[in-house]
Amino acid sequence: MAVTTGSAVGQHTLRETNLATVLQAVCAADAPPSRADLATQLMVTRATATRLVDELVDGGLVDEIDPVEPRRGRPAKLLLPGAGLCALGLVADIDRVVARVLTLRGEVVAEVRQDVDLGALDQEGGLALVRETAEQALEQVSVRVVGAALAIPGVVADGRTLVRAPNLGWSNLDLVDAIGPLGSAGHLAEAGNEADLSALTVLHDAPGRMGTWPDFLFVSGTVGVGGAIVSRGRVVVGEHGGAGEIGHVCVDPDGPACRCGSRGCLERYAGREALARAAGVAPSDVDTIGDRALAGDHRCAAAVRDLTRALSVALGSVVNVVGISSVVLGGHLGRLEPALSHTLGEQLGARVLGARWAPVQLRAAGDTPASPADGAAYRVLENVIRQPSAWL
Amino acid sequence: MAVTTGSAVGQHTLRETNLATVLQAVCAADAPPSRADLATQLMVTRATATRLVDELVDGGLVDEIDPVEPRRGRPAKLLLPGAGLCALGLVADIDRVVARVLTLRGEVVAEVRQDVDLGALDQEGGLALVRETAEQALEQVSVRVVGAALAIPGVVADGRTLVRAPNLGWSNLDLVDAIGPLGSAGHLAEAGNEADLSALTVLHDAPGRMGTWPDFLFVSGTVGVGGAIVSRGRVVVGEHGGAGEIGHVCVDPDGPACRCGSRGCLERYAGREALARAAGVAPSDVDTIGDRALAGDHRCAAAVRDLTRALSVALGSVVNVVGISSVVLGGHLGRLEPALSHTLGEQLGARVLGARWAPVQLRAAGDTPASPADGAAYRVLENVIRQPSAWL
DNA sequence: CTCTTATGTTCTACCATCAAACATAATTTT
DNA sequence: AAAATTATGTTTGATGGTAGAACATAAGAG
Repeated sequence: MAVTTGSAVGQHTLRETNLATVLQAVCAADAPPSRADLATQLMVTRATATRLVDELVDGGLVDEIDPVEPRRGRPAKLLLPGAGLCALGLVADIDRVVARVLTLRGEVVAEVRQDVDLGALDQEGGLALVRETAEQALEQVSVRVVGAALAIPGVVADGRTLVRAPNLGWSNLDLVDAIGPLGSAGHLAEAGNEADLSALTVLHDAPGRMGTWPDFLFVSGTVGVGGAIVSRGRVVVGEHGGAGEIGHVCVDPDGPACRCGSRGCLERYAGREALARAAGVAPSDVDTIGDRALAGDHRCAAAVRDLTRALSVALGSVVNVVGISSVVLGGHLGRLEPALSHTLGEQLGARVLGARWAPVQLRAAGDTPASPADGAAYRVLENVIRQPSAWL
Repeated sequence: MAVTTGSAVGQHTLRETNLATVLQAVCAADAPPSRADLATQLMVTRATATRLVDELVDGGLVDEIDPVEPRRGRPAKLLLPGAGLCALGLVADIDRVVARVLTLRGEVVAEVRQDVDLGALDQEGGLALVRETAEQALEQVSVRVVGAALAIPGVVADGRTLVRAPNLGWSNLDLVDAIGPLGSAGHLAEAGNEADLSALTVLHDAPGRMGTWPDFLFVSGTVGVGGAIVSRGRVVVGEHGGAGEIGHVCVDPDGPACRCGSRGCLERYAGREALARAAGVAPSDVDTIGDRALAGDHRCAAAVRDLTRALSVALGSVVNVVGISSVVLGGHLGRLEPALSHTLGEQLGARVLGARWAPVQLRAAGDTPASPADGAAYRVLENVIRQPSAWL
């Protein structure tokens, strides 16, 4: 299929673009800007800035507040992302269902968490639980809800079709239809991979405000090993939504068989079960392996060594291929980062082609069980920020 | 560094965008369109289409031709990409320097090729040879040259800084400054990695006209193994221009040492020298390994087996990570594709996570020694197509 | 030769931004 | 306390690009 050329644009597209630019600037700003600040930053006249801002304020996408510290000249009315506008983020993972409602400012206005073994429920029961959790969260909200998104530990294509979620036992499911309408949030605006959406919370400090690092690999240790590639501030999803499966990079072609059909996948070394077995601890105690190794537990020390080696082989290849030299560890891998960091950094330095010019940066993500839900909410709010005209 | 928000746009940006859209449509069209065709396709009035087209015709970016087959109604004047506008593409590889000049229609209007051992020359001598080759090609050209680009077997950052080119022995070099102005083409508009630019010739059928596959991995067997990732019609370059180094994906962590400092890189199995040694043939005869294996040469058959396995391990990981399931083989790997295809496809099917849902597609690129030069020219012409207003 | 048909052109209307003068609300100075 | 200063925000008309509709043009069809 040849790529169809987009349409030409008229003046209303111009206004839509500029509305988006203004809202982006308000969301991305470190300090609340005035109309005049926006005018200089965006290189338009104050007249135009006013016009655009007023439209956003009328629509509730931007709030006006009175200035705090006095300055010379007429006091500027400061602008903040609208607090009367929020989005619902959902996670359905093997051990929990979480619903969180975030405003355009990134403030949490509602949260419901259910700790359940979702793998034990059948598909219909699981979906019902997600719906129920979402409705409970929405009942706590009195402001305008612009939409909902769902994070799933599986491959999601086109932002709605769940191709497979091995741990949940779900597959071939149109999530938007399956979940159905959720009260004031309506149908799901999007469904996506858990790690991909979690990565959004690492990428952004708040909705529409990018953090310090626009490029990184996110590797999250959960039951398996999830991952995401973030390049130039965008999550790479690949052709069918399956990008970022760092858990199934081959560490050793003769290694142990993986449920994916291949052998020696990273997940067989860094997944929770595999890691616990190697270290001789219960799966729920994987976070303690680092401390135990330091305390002299030889089996844990060996497990950390093997884990480090497996990570360096897998991450080294990925860094070489995608040319991104920041790695963010999440989940139990993030919590083990202090124990891994030094040796892993050294080994990556040896395996990465450009390490001499661009050393590999290792960081731990401060992610929580609710991160994928926050990421899902971010995704919905991003839609608003990208096209505010649709919400006025 | 926080990502700075872009400027707002005025009406002249509107016109620039629409000029680009029209030129893109003309270049991408299967058959030369009329002004009316463009108007309907781009959803503007015929008045606007005319206005935009006229501007492009005046600037020489679009040519008008008389219709060939008679139809009912006033005959339409057909539009083609301007033939009076061309770009210079250059390659400096270990065994050759090639200069090619392509028009906006993709027609070759000049070519100069020098077969030399560029590795034997020092850096200054090599650069001089590139300049000389370029000037010779430009002398054959009588139409307007919009710029030049250079393909190099190495890592190029920011489109101009050569970080390292191990095979050439060049490093830490601002290529734009080092090459200097090239007659009517001026300074290099861009320098880039050879495989990345070669991939553009696979991606496009002609400048501005996308081929059938917007997503693929390009793996090219040369002295080493180059690669490129093409996602949604764009070559992924990564943080520092080093993306796509598929040659240094780890196939076996205990494999032979690689010059990159790691062990068991794909290049140690699929590079020309390594492959020739494994098969017991001269490096210049690697293309014959497939036939020899079929003819009963056991050493060649074993080499093909090992190569297939190494490729499946490396490509399997990459496909899992970047979520792209089309693989295009180039260089000697492309020429060996008939011998590899069947078994490699099978093994990839086992290693790739989503193979059941999106089977891996294997293809051979019809690339030639001049492909990187064509790709370089494409890159320059792409700039014109993306912002025609700069060339009017 | 006239009718039909589709292309390309001309004209006015609309609207978003620009430019510049104006109004406003504070601090600073007299 | 009143005037000057300063920066913000608003109003006004000008510019310019596209939309819409009528018009002109160049062929084939009858």
